[in-house]
Amino acid sequence: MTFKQLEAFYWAATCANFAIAAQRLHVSISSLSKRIAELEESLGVQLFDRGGHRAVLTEAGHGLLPRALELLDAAAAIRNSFAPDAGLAGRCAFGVGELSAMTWLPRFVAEVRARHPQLVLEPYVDTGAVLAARVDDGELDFAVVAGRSARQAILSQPVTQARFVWTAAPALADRYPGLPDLIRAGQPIVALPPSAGTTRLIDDWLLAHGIAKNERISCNNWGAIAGMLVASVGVGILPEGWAQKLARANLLRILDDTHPLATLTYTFQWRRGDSRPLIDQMLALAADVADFSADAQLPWLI
Amino acid sequence: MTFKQLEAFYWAATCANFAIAAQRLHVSISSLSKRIAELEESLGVQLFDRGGHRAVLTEAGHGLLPRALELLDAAAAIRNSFAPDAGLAGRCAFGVGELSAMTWLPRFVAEVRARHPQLVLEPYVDTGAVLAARVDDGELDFAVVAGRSARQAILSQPVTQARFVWTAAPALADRYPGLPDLIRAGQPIVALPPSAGTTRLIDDWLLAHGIAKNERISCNNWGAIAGMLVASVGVGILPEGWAQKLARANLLRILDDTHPLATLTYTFQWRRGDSRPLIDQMLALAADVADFSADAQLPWLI
DNA sequence: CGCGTTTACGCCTCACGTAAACATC
DNA sequence: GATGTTTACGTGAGGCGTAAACGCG
Repeated sequence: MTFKQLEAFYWAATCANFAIAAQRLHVSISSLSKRIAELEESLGVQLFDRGGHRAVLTEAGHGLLPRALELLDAAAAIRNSFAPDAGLAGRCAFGVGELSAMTWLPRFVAEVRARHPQLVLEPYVDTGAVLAARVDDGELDFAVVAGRSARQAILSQPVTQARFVWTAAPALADRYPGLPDLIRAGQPIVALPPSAGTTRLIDDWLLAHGIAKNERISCNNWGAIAGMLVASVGVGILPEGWAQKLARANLLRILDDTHPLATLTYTFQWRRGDSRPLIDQMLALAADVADFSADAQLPWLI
Repeated sequence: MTFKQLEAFYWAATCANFAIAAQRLHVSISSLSKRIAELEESLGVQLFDRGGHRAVLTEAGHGLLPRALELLDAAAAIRNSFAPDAGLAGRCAFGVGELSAMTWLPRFVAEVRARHPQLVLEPYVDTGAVLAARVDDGELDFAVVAGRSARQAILSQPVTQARFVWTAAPALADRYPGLPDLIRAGQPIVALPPSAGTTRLIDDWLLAHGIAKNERISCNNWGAIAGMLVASVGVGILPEGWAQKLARANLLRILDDTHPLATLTYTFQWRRGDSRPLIDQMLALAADVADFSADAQLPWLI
């Protein structure tokens, strides 16, 4: 029984499949498989049931899992105790939404690199639901996502909030007295795909204002959305700070703030049971740095 | 950081020197040294101070020791949990006094072999003080010795008691009215060396009876002592059961039991901090089997 | 047939022991 | 010089990745 074997077992047991676990450990699937087979031989117990299409934990495997984690944590604690300020090391794959990517992500990466030079960061940008799935799979160590996760296996901790406002191009905004009218008149809503956290925000708002059906134009890129709004393709929501800049440039109007959108809470989400110090550190840093407020926003835009 | 490295560190730190630790781990001194060097490199800390003649733990080494033990114990616990009745495995070197070797040791070895077929036993016979030193050094896993150890680093737990009686050849015994007279008359005491537990017993008895100086004949072999007693070389103590057999054969007389010797307690002694399951198991078995009583004694003698 | 896992195999690293060197008492 | 530890070095086992095979949907 070696640490490598326990590590292989732990990640294989908690990731969606061996391939993802192997990727995390920077080894081939073959090596991972062999490490686990060797651990099973060493313990004289079948840890995975290979009967089906995919390897699934046996009862013995479930029993070993928490103890393996304990051991790995203890080993990590020893390592850290002798290199307390050397910082974290290894690979850290994480996910953020595009809005985060355009605002606080660069600061976050700079901050992490400064404190943990040995840590290789792999930011991955996608919508919240996709990121949550990847965290669940074990492909990502964590993600900062709008809203809390519905998944049982994922823990979330709020780190910041974002305020959004309805906007439209001046030409459209001038044509209708109020925002609901604008939408009821058939103006499409330009927004992120349904898997994004902001979509939920829009849905809630529509529900609260009794607007049932509406045309939508989904795009997975905020820059494109802003561009479409400026081009009078439809109405949509933008982060407050960004919208204000565009309004000042007279490219967009901020609509009807008598019916404000709810504030959207962004949470740091990670896998339940992942007690690596990496998670604590990243959570703390993300809480420090994550910020959608006006002065933190998009300094290079416009 | 590997388990092998931690194991090497643990035993090197707790044994008298690297050679003994290497012997325990069945590796060469060279390998042990390299494992420790690699662990030091991996942790980025000097664990041993090689300044002097011998390698001595640094402060960091002292800090690591309990945590390494914790980790190794946890690993062993995992192994045992999946092989609960497979029994212990590996090497077990232990010490007993000669009297134990002649009485309950064969039964003990047979019992251990039956329950733990994978365990290689290495009994070592010597006097109590020598055994205690070897346990302290780490050469022996445990010893069953007369009396408690004075060493701080050794824990002891009583497992059995032995009763001794003064004996002498009939020719000598008939010549003097009482035992003290026999000794005061200049008859030498034939006994084990000062490092044996029975010597303490004799000293206490002499002190209690106000006999200060006396001639002694030391021999590290009970068989030879018994032979010398039979040959009228002097007086001496023998285990009660053995003495009774010899008395029945009219080879010796049991002397003057109005001044009985104190009962001698035998203890299972092991290194403080050695929390291996091996120790628990052996202690329990030794407590079961260790027995100096008459009917358990020396069936092949006389 | 696609997906997920294991097996086969050649490569190469790395851990081992022997023996010599080194350092301290 | 005796004791205790490290270094040098040749050897062998074992862990690695590539690629093919396997087995279930």
